[in-house]
Amino acid sequence: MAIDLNTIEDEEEEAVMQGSVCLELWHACAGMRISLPRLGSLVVYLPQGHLEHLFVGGGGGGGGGGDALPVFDLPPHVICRVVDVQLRAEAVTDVLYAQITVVAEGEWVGRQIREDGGEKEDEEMDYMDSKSNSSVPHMFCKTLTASDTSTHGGFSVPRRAAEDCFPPLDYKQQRPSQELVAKDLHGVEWHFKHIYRGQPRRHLLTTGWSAFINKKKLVSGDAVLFLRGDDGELRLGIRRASQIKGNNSHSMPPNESLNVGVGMLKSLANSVATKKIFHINYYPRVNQSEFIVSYWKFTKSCSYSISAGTRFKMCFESEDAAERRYTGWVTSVCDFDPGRWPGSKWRSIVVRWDDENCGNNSRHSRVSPWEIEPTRCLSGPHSLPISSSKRSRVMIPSTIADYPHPGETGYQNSAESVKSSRVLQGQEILGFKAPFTRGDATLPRFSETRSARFPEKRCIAIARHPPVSTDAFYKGLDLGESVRFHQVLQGQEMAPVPSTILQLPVKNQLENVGFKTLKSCIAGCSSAAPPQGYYTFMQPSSSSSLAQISSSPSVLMFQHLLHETNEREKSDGINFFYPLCSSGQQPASTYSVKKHFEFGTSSTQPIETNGQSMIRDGYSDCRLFGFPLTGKIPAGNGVPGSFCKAPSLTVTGSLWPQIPAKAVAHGHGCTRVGASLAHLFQESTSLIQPASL
Amino acid sequence: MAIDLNTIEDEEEEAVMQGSVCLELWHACAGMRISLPRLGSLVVYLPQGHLEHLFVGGGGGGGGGGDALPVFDLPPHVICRVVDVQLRAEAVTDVLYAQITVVAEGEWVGRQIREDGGEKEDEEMDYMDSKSNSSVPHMFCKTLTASDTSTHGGFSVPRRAAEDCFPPLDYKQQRPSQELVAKDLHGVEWHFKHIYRGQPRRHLLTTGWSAFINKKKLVSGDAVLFLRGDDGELRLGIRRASQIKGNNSHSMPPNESLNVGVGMLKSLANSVATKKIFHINYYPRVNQSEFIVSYWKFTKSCSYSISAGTRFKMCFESEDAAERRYTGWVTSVCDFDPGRWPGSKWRSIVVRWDDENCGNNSRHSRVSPWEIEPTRCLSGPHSLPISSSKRSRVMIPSTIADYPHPGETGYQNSAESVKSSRVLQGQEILGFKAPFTRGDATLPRFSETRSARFPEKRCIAIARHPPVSTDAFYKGLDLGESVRFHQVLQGQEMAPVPSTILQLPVKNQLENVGFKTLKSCIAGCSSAAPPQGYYTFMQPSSSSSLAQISSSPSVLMFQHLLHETNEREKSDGINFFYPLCSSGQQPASTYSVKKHFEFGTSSTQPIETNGQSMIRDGYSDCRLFGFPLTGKIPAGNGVPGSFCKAPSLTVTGSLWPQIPAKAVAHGHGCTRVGASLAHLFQESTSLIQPASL
DNA sequence: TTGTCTCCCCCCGGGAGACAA
DNA sequence: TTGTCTCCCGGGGGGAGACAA
Repeated sequence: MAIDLNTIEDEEEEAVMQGSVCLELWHACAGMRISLPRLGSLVVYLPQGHLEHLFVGGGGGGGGGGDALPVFDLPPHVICRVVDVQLRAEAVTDVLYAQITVVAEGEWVGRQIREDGGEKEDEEMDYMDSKSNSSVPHMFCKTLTASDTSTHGGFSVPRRAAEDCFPPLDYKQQRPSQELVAKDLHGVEWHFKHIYRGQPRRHLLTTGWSAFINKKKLVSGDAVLFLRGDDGELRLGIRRASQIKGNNSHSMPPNESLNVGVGMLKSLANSVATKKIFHINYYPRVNQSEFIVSYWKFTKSCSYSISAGTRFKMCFESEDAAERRYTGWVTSVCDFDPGRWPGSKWRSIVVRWDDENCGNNSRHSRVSPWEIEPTRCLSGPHSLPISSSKRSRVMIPSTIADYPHPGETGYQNSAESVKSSRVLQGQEILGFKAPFTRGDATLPRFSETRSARFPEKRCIAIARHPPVSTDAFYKGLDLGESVRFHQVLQGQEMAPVPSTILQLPVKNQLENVGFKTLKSCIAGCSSAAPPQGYYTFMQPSSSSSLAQISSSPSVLMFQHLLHETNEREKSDGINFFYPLCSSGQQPASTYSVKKHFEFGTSSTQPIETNGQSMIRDGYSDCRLFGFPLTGKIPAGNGVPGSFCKAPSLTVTGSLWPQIPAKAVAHGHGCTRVGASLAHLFQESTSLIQPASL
Repeated sequence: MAIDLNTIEDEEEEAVMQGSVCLELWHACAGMRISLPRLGSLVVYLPQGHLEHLFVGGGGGGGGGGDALPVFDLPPHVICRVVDVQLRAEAVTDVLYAQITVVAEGEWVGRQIREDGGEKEDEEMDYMDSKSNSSVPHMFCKTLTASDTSTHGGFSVPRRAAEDCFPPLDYKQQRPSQELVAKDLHGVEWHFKHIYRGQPRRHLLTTGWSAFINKKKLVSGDAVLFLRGDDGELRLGIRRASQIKGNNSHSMPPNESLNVGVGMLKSLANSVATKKIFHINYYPRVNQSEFIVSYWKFTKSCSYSISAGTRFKMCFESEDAAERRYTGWVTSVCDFDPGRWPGSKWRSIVVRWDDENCGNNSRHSRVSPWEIEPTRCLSGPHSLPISSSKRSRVMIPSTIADYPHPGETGYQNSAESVKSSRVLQGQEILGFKAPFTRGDATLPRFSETRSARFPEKRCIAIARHPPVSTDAFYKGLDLGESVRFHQVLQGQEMAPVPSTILQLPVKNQLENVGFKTLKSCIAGCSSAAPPQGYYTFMQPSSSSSLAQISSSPSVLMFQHLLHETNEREKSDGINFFYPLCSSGQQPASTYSVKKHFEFGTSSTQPIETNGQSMIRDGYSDCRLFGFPLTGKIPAGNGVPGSFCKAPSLTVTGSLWPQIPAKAVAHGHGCTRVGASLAHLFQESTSLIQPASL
């Protein structure tokens, strides 16, 4: 398996300084790798694989933008600009994907495409103004229980979720009920009877729920997400556990490789010649270990860290699904194919294995930097046993302690004037076995029908609207600057594996917030720690690790997409989505990724947290921007502006009904991310007490 | 829509003489067109479309087999050899497709690939010997009624079908029943309770049937096929009406274009360089009017018939699904793109339309020969109204009379020593409204839930096992030669539209036996008449044209594939499948395609028919090799070797239980093709009387 | 607060003959 | 001969509170 490597050097560095980001197409034997660009420009690299030989007579890098090149006679890389990224959902499976609209760079054509003609800065302002009054969406996500998917009875709605997202019921009635209508990602309406009954009373969806479960083929472990939009309309999304588990029956769309294959290249060539936009459909395969998503900065740092003599380890998945790890050292980093592709910046890493036997059919002397993990820098945590999925809760504080607490890094005390119109962040830490968790013998039967896999650790970041100027974007990443980073949706699920923390230049923080798949997570190759300001959520295990995966990437995609579903036509902005890759090649002891958010435009209230323990007595705990959301509220419970504090975060009120000011992360699969933010900082009518658990 | 045309000239003619057949890749705007090769060599043409620009710096034809060409730097055409064609079924949908194994030509690698090392002629003999004792399969196909797919009750098995295909019941019991186990194309076993009950008694499948219907998502109008294999095992196939109707939810496999796209080209290039085989998955889209399948001879005759000044007509499908026909004349036939593709043999047909309005967006001045129909040669039948689906039965004899009856052509009296190991042929003539047909008002309700479309006329031929040397293949098509054409499965469904009969050189007969889609059939552009030896089957209409489509292509594919399902491992031969395109470009008054069959190896009994009327008194009639299969048997009913005769056909007995010698074509959707052949020529125990209808 | 269980009871659908085409 | 209808009846599942985590 000869895999190549593109070391990105000065030219791309310059491009980045201009706001360009690269899109890599990586056709390796094991699968395709692609990194998604952020909004702005991108560079398309065409490495070995299906696409390599499309460069017939290729060679010189860089130039040749607008002249009448023979189609497909592309230079080794083409600077492109991403002018739109739309989140979409497949009709049959509801599988989410991003449609990326790209135009080959030559001159900045963003204005033509966007057609509104306004001055860029003004547009952003317009967007902000028009959106600043819109509220934080009210939403919740719940992992379906065995009862939820049972044929007997309906869906048990978490109380806070129902009160937040559903129209209020007339509780004076004996059995208050109403009909809910929720649209899914395709605009299909689903009707549910929402009833408040039972002893004790609880919110249930009965009539219609079974049909929904059956039509969507949902099973326990899957998740549903309800979102009340700005217009009061209810929207509905699903996420299948199979998408996460690596069962590709749902997650492997048929046309993926086609879209990123020759079709894209042809379009790219056409775009080079005609300056027309073209589309790339990107399916984030969160579950496939061979699929790695990253930013170019990661590639860069990766290649920087690998040179001749570097020792590394590499994990393989064998047929019996067991993981094997082999070690070796890099003998050289050389041109991939100077004869055939003289202009390429892709490099091959030639290695020698310590174990001669590992050099058999499955492994050769050339590897990908994505596959190997330099071991010089790796220390203790990596030698921990993999089978640490069931940990005592004492592990948790220590894990959490690895996260940078607000104030511990040098970046929190900057005076960012944050003006985020929306901040939605979620993080789950999974796999902890809480004391009250029942044993395996009492597992819900539906959970048992699915094979539990090792919990994944995933990170994802979603940003959208409006098109951010790249300068502003990078400025926003710098400290002490006014941020115009309008919307960030972030979620994280974390398995209790030792973390390899990133240490990267401040300027590149965002790019390094990463996503990595189960394989590398379990192997301890890397870890993505929650950046400051993340909404952290822990979920006690009910012993099946699978059942606890409830929110994070897809949830956030849902949220974003649900919100967008009916607004696509009127929206003139640009959506932006990318799963990120957390680097395992740059282990370090501190986590330095940092985010700035705008959250509305009116009043600003700094919020701080002292980073106190998030787990007490085995119950789940929630954090928003480092602030514990469940358990005792430190101060001013329910009193606006005083009950919590997090550094450098400004939040304004929403136009939505005021609901108690406590973000909720229910311990059994129900997550409310983002939507709770507005409540958190609102005056509370105190329907909700601090958790007595 | 500029479409190009490849005129195939001397070089290809030579190739054909050597046994080469071309595979065309035709990327037009409307869709992809591909002609499947017969076993032997093929030529890959790479016309305009997605693949066009892969020929960067292309040019010279022919050469360059083994040298280190840059991959994808292929010449305009590459001679390849088809070394295997396997029929397969998709796991989810049961959609049938053919996996074609191809190797770039250089030297004949068939032996290497087949690995058995035996001498070719010997292999054929071995195959014949091993298969000659195998019997004709017992099978039936039934279009599901509303009752069959109802939730109340099971599947009503036609009596003859049950007796033919299912193990006999103990009729002495009150309610004779047994459990049937049938394997589908994937080897999955389906269990059914087969019971003989009711007043009057009838065969039913009850328990298990509903599960089958639900799992396969079958609806009324779909068809099921049961086949009792040589080993007594029951096999089971389905064909969805949606596949025929053009509803591509089932019939459009996701990876089709991918397989015929760049992936194939890459494999092809690789094959050129390495002599390795590669696969093409071909999905015969019998339903899509834009998808045309043909042999190169068709292309050739087509291009031969089109020159500047040629008048033609062209049918369009408009948005309202109505067909519009426009006429025009060819102004020139020119090179497609001599600048960019100097070596190409593809040509463009430039036309001028009679109706200026028809030159709007949908039609341009360049057309495909596939789309147009020269009108100079077209006479009477084409001017008949299209809406002739409901004809009185008096039309039928006249239509049949157009077919060459045995003895009417000069080819039947040759002394072929036919040694076919299997002959399975089916033909349906649809759309006749028999006198007893009930009116629309009494249509089954489930039939009404599907929109009836105009009946299709389709022709299909399936040949398999063993690999026939191309020389022998063509010899077999010549008269007076000993035939080694071992197995032919053929079926035809014919709409009662006037036939345009082919007149082609004898040598090219088989290539011209064709398949054409609904569009061209209805338009009267072409017709495939049954060659001598076809099993002809007519089905009285029950007024809904859709409901009558029951067998033909898919049935025969089923039959073939069902038979193969469990024998794939032990089979060392080569399967061969192709839907054929009947030419409309070469109208003529006689039909000269002829087939020779072997049918067992032991005793030979010439069978003849006088081609008498196949329709009497409005009842359906069946023909096998021109011999009427239903109604009164002309002579020696049930007496072996004497009751019928057809020239040049040799049939041996089967090892299967002797069942009455009357092939049955039930009037309401149940068809027995091929399987009845054995019975037809067997001594009968006369459980079954000639139809009294 | 909510997951699971059990109970009730309706209705869907499997399975049968009746009847007619 | 077989497609459809109707009838019977049992099981599955929707919908409810009980109960406990």
